[in-house]
Amino acid sequence: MAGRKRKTPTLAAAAAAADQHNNRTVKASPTKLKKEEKEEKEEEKSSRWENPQNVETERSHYFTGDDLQHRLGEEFFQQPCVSLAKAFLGKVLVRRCADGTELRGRIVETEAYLGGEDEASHSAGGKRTERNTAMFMKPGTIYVYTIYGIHLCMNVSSEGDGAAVLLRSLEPLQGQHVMKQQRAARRKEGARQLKDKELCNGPSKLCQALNIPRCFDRRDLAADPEVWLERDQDTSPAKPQDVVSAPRIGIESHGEWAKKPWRFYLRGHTCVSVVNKEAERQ
DNA sequence: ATCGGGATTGCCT
DNA sequence: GGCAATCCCGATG
Repeated sequence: MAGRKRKTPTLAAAAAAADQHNNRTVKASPTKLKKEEKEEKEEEKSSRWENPQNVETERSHYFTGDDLQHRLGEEFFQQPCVSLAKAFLGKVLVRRCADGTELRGRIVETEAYLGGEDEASHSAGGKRTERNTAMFMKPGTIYVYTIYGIHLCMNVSSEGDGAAVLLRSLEPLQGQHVMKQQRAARRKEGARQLKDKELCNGPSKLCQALNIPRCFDRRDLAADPEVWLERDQDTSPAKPQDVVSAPRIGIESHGEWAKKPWRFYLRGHTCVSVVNKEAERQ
């Protein structure tokens, strides 16, 4: 990998300013863009293509210092499935919405699904289908599939043929207001307000909250402009002793493979979907 | 063309 | 803690 662009220290301030701007944008206009505004944006876009100066201006606005410094590149995803599942803990998933709003959540729970022998995996027996193709693509490829005909789950392919990591829970860090809206849209009218910790505490909940659509399937998490992964800026990486390993959830019908301790979560974190006391004693 | 199962969620008791 | 919702996908004929 030839050197990635490094940001200069002065960009940190710009990044903070951009974040501020985004937060205000969220509060002022959380709803979708009106047709007029959309057209305006399109116009902006075309002039940008024709005018190189605008490209630079746009760059400093769109690609904030944060992105350049913290976005995790393809090297990060090049590790075995179980290892990647643990490495994801503490990292921050970022979703850049169409209106520029950025939603952030810290990953606190994952599951590893190996290819080949793992009977609980969609890629069991090395079987490739239209649905699971992303599991066989290069590490860092997003695999989104529909479950129970209703919900979506987001995975990221790892090293190893057909292997991928399921993202199960996030701690909401930024854009909670938007997350709340997007989650509430699918619930009964008049249902109580969700607490922050309930916004992303499940694999399909996080897809709803961050608006991860089915069409993100097969995209590259290391390069996509609308979704990426960052190092956490505020806290140190999870120490191994803070990680609980437990059997994966919802795969009881798969015998021995259901017992493999390939679910990983941050011990004591309130955003974990299901706590396994038995596993925590060990 | 049809059939059975599913890496979940939310409401209800 | 039980269970309905809801329908896509993959396997089979």
